[in-house]
Amino acid sequence: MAKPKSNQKREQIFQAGLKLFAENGYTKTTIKDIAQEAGVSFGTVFTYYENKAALFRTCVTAPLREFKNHMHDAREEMPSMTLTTLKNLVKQHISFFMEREHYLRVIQYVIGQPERFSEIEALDEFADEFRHFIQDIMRTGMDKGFLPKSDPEEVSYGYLAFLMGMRLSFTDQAKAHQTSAFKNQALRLFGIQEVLQ
Amino acid sequence: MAKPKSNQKREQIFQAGLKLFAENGYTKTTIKDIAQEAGVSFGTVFTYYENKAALFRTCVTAPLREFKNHMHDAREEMPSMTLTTLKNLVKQHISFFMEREHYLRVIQYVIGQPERFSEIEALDEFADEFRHFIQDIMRTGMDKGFLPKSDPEEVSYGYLAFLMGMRLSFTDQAKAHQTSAFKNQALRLFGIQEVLQ
Amino acid sequence: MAKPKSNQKREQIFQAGLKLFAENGYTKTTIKDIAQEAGVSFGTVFTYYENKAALFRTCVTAPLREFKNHMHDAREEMPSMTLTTLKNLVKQHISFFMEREHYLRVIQYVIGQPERFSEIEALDEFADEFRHFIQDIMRTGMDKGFLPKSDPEEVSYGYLAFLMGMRLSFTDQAKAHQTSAFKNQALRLFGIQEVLQ
Amino acid sequence: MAKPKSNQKREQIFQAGLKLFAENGYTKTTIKDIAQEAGVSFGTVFTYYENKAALFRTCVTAPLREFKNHMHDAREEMPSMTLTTLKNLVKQHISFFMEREHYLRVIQYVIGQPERFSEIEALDEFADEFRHFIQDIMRTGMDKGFLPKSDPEEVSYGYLAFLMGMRLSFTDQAKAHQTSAFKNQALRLFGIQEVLQ
DNA sequence: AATGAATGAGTGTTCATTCAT
DNA sequence: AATGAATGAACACTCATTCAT
Repeated sequence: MAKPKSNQKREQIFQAGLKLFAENGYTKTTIKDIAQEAGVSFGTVFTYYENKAALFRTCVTAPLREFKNHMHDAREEMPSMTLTTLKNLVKQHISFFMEREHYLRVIQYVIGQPERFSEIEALDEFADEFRHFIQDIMRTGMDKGFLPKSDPEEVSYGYLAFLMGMRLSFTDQAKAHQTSAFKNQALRLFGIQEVLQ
Repeated sequence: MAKPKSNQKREQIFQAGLKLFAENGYTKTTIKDIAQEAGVSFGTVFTYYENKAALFRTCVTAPLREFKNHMHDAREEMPSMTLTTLKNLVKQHISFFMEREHYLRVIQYVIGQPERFSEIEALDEFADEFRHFIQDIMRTGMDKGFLPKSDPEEVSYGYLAFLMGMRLSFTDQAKAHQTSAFKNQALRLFGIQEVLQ
Repeated sequence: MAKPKSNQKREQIFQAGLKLFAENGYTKTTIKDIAQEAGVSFGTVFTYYENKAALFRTCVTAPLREFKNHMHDAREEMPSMTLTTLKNLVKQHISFFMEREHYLRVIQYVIGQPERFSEIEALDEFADEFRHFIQDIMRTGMDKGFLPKSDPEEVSYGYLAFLMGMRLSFTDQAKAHQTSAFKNQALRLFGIQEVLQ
Repeated sequence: MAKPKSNQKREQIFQAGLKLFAENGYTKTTIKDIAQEAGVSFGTVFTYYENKAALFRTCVTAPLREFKNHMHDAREEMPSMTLTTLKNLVKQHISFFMEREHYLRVIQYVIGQPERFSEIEALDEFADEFRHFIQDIMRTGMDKGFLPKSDPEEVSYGYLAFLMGMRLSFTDQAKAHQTSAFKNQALRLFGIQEVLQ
């Protein structure tokens, strides 16, 4: 089954799935719920996605592309990286992880049940790529002298852990915009101490 | 719930529930699975827990007590805290979060679906208590001079985020014992730079 | 409930429910049994009725409408009532109560367990309406002189009791067609003595 | 299993069963409920009654003995029967049927589901005996001249129908004591017209 | 392409019964 | 005699999937 059909409905269903899988997990989310949220009829979901598992797979893997593009772009500009560039990068990461709430939840849902979902493989591969990306940044920063000596692997693990954990360290929406607080902490992981006034 | 019954079976069922809820989530885990894992018959699960939700609630909230005890003990010894004590504390935290894999997964599962599970309240309260605990440590350390000036609230959020995220930053068991790498990163969040040889 | 769906299946399920609830009571009757009796699949029952209780409610209350129509029609012709008309009416009532065996059983089942089934309210209301109907007939008959003086309320209670009890006063089908015997007795409740040859 | 055991507990369980079977039917009534109502422990019910069905059978059949004794006694005094004696008898019957609410409900429950409960046989036999009893009274009364000519079989059917139906002709407890109204109606079935003042 | 009625496997839960204490 | 923990068959109900329209 090719996918000429309406790309708009396809997207509506995707967004509905992302939201509901994030909020209720895989099993609790029903096709009926997704159809309703997407504003399409029950059977239409099956017109665009072969089955529930296929829709879930799409929700988990499709958004990765965007972040991969980000890494690709950032790599190209790495030779001219400065401390300021790094700070901006960290800020971008934090914003990305804080804003894509639905997507991040789905990711963590899958990582939390690795034996259950085969999608874990795509996420593993992505995490690996991201850590290597960070390690390259670390080496660049240490070479250029704007980062203190650290073990790049340690930092890459710690930084990813931190990004993944941010959204789990509080639950009330009120705190959701404290990006700057997290930014200072993230920079410390790179060995950068902000000066307190 | 001071039922006479067999506390051993109660515990078996609890452990089975903890494991399976962690691995498969709430809905995917069936009572039949839990009974099998616990080595009891189907109906026996209902002899010890009113229903599936009650067993889940127990799995989420009961283990909190142990960590609350830890915080209580650590508070009593806070007046005599040194940098070494703090390092040990951090090491304990990392070990705790890395070793209680099943429990941590369940926690993150609930935090990831806060609208769905009312157990989130107990976790919110606990997170609050933990952050205050860290903030008090920060103040003590800054007073005594073995911690650099930082915003205690920022650090407490960052540190909890880091602990919560550790287990989500990799998925292969092989990496699960890199406690020391994480320890260095955690100390950086407190403003402590280890000297690299 | 103006669902499009197939009204034929809806009716099949209704009839199956009426029969089985009558024969086995509410709890003993299973949805599986009803589906089988109706010649539909298990899940289809739930396509037409929200749940077992809703189907039961329909079985108890829907048939009342027909008898209410009967009373409405009879009221319109009450001004021209004669002894012969009354005799015909009584005969109709007896036939109705003797022929709708399934329905009458369900009614009596509910009346026998009034605390258990909320449907009792609709039946209460109906019984009230029926007794008032009989009382109006009594008054008409006494005014016109073809009924002897009696307490209309007493008669209405006695007559309803008699109608309800007919089907309970024997159990073998053989006796089920003795309509005429019951008719004579019913007329006596109105104060009419048939002359024995 | 003989039944030396405690007759008091046996009776408590019997009464509890009678009440709950009457109120909720057979399937809805649980052994646990009965034990609770009887004030004994769960397992004790099985000490006195082999199983649920055996207890139910006892509830249905045991009380018949009392009414059979009544008929036996009344038969002995039949030769000296007068209109006044008959009126008293009718009054007794009405009182009996109105007062033994739990028992009557259970009876009607069984009669309503004759294919389901084998106890129906004992009830059939009893109804037969009762109708013959009434027929003998009719003949005595007609012989002695205090009853008008009627078909004894018709009257016996009608009278039993009336007695069985009384409790089904209203549902509110308020009306439960209108014994006298029913008495007048019952006498009409025997062909006796009370004179209205 | 879009729909939703039909299906039945699979779920949580109840409860009569057994039996060791 | 009295108890209640253990068991698993049986139930109401949900929901992914199919398919005729």
